[in-house]
Amino acid sequence: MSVSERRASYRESLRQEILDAARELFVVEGYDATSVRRIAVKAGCSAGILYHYFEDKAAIMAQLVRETFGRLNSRLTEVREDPAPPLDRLRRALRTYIDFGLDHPHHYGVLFTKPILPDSKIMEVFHTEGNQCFGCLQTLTGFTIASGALRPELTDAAEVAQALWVSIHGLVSAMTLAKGFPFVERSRLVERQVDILIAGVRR
Amino acid sequence: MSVSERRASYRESLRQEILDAARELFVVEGYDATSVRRIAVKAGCSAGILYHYFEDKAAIMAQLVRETFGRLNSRLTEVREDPAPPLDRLRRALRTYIDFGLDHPHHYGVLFTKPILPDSKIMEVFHTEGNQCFGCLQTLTGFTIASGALRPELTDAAEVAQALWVSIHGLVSAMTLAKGFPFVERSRLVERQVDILIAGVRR
DNA sequence: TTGATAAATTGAACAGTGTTCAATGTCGGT
DNA sequence: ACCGACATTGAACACTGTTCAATTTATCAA
Repeated sequence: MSVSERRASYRESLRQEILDAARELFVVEGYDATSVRRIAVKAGCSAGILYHYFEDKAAIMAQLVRETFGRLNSRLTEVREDPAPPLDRLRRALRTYIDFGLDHPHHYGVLFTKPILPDSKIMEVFHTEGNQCFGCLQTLTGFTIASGALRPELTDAAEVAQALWVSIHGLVSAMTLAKGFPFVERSRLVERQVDILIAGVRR
Repeated sequence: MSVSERRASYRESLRQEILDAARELFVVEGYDATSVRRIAVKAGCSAGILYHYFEDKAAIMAQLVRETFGRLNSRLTEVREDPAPPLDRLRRALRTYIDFGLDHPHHYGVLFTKPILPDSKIMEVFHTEGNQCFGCLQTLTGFTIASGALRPELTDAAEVAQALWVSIHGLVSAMTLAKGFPFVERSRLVERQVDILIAGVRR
């Protein structure tokens, strides 16, 4: 291992420790409740050095969100390319999206539970990974329409995909934001919503 | 007007100015991005005096949430008590909820601009006013189930009402927060979602 | 090994946050 | 005119994200 490689590898390792520390704190305490000083303590360094590896606190979160949404995108892409009836794939895509959002509430939350400022780093992630994810749903909806499995009046894939997406987004948003609300058991609510949505679009 | 009345009225007017300033700032900038000092500047007073009218910053938010739930609740109650077939009332209640949220993004947005933690003041409001609001939807769902208009496997009013509520909440949340997203025309999306949801539950 | 050079890291500082509180201002009632 | 109760202020406290000169550490050439 050359000198510059070792130096680069060391830099990467501290960068990764910062990301790991931040991820754990963000998930447990939430973004706003996590200070950069506590991230630094957990990562074993001073607070100032974070700004040598990341532009600011939001950039740390943006990187975590980017990684996480990349994983969601690959899962949705898998479902989209699966050899199965389009309607079944659409149903599985809805479940996949919901489960992912509920399993990563803080990563999901920064994208949708705050007012998204036009020039923010989060907005940039939204336009890349986020739009890819929605694109999977819309493409899948188009497949299902083409297969003739939906009601004949449902002709606009964008319109139907958006109605489905805002619905499942609402489930993730509500369950992660209103933690004290007496929701019925998670898996039951997820199954029921997907059931209603699919029944609402199918022929 | 007596002296104590005038004094009380003045106190009320400043209290109201604080609430108005806070609501606008909370919705435009978000809860965390709004400082009590800027609320004070907008309300025309010093920051310290906010703590004479409210216990803390969260109490201001809680009061705004309380008012918002009250206004929405009275509209939903009207629909619930209407003499019309339950399924029609349920459909109208969904539209009423969505329209309220989209027509009053400031009032609705304040409900969900901050994670609602189980033991917070805002959660307490959720358990009182908020449950009344959701209770309208759930009661209406119960009426519709009793009328035999829904699919026979839909027997749990709470479960169905929650699936419907998170869906319409998602529409309001997405359209008000993700302003950069290329949504189809509002009325078309609203009608399409309500159409899918009703078609998904009806017999 | 030594010195020079560049990178990594620190700790103090700055402006901002929510919040508290003694001091001050502002009234009506006596 | 004075008192007492209320309204209001502005300074302070401990915290936040962020910056940056100073310092340590690591690398390579001589």
